[in-house]
Amino acid sequence: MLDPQFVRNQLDDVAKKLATRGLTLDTASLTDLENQRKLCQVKTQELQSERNRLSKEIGQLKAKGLDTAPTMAQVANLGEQLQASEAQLEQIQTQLNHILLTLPNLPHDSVPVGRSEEDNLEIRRWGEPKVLDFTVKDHVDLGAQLQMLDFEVAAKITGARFAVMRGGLARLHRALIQFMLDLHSQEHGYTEVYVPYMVNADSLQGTGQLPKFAADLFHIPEQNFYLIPTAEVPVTNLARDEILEQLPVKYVCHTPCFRSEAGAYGKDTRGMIRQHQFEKVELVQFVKPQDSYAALEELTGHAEKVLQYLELPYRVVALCTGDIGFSSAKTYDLEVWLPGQQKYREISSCSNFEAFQARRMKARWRNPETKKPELLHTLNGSGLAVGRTLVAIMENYQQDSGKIAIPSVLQKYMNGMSMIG
RNA sequence: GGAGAGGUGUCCGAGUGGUUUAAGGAGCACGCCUGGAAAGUGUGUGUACGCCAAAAACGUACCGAGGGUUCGAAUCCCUCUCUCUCCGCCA
Repeated sequence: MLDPQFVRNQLDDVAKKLATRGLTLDTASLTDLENQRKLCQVKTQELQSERNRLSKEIGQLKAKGLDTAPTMAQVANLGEQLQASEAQLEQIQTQLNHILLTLPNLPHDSVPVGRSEEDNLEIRRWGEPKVLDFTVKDHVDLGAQLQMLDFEVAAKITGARFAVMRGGLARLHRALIQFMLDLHSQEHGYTEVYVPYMVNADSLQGTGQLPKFAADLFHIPEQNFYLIPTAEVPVTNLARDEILEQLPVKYVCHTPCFRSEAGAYGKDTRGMIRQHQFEKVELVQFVKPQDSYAALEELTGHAEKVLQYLELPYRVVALCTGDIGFSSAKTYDLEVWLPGQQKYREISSCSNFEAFQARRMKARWRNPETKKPELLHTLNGSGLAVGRTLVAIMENYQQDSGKIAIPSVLQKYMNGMSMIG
């Protein structure tokens, strides 16, 4: 959520910045609503103050054994007015609040201005796509040939956009999770956490998925729980309604992720790129506001390190104003080279949310200089999306025979095996 | 799932309708005392929002959450939630 005071006082600036995201803010009606709010709030508080004063008087009169009837009559008059005024104020505030909750974050000044992913800015590349001297297969054909990756049986058990893995491939998938968790916790200073895979609506509002993006989530109505679309939700909400004394705090967490992919019909229907259920290792940081942009570079580097150890070619892209996510002020995507598609595809997204999520969550830290609780900054990034990493390994490490070589850093997690198939 | 007990500020803890403006204690901050410290002692000590150019002052709200009763609710009623104890079930 944007700072309501900032929106109020710098409305034109806010509108201008939101416009770069392709969003038109109706400043006139917002100003109008804000003026109504101000009038109504002042009036309500005056009436409340008057009621409190008279009620106290009644108490004092009673204590002295005096007649309270005239004062009671006076306050009775107030009652109706006050009730109406309170109701009106609540209605206005609900409207204002809903608008604020559905406004996206303001992009940082360093974010390239643009309309769509076409305008994203490539920052750097690492590694060279390998030239293979045989006909390259994609992961679907490779998996089918190995009899280790099966979409048909998953469709039977559940439906479209699910996968079943067997044998060496299932194990490689698990090895990737182990490797990533070990790397980030042992070399990058993250604390490993285990969290619930179902969350309540407050948590989703805290990180920004609700109220606007309910359609993207799997919902369990009986308990009003939601399956998490990313570990970002439970892990970031660890700081909700808390005052942290020590910053930074860095967490790494492996979870499955569940996404309805509403609106993605017909997109990436082949293979494991876009599934309803996938595994991800997520990095989350809580930092002091002044440190958050340095932390974004650092966190992105941590995610890159995974690809470097796995020797997978990739590039880093700065998302433009039109392509960054709702809650983000700045995002870098890591895109890995997929020989089967002859394309770089997103495998990680690293974002600085500044105080946007913290304000929604009331996540604060105690600033030793002011000794006051202040909003902290939150960041997260995939480190990495496990399913897509598996796809990248299959396609980049494939042999002419259809077997898959195992990257050397993963072999110790695979009982020393060097090849699948 | 059944029965019961609870949730009060940074922490402990009192408070069953009206000077509660949330007692008291601990902690913390700043004084005093001291050669210095401890002890002792005094003062202060939450959050959010509004008003304001801003600050101060002032006002409003906040005792797990949401409703209700009342002129007035931490206190009474209802619903929900979380924690603990016992029983049942269970990986």
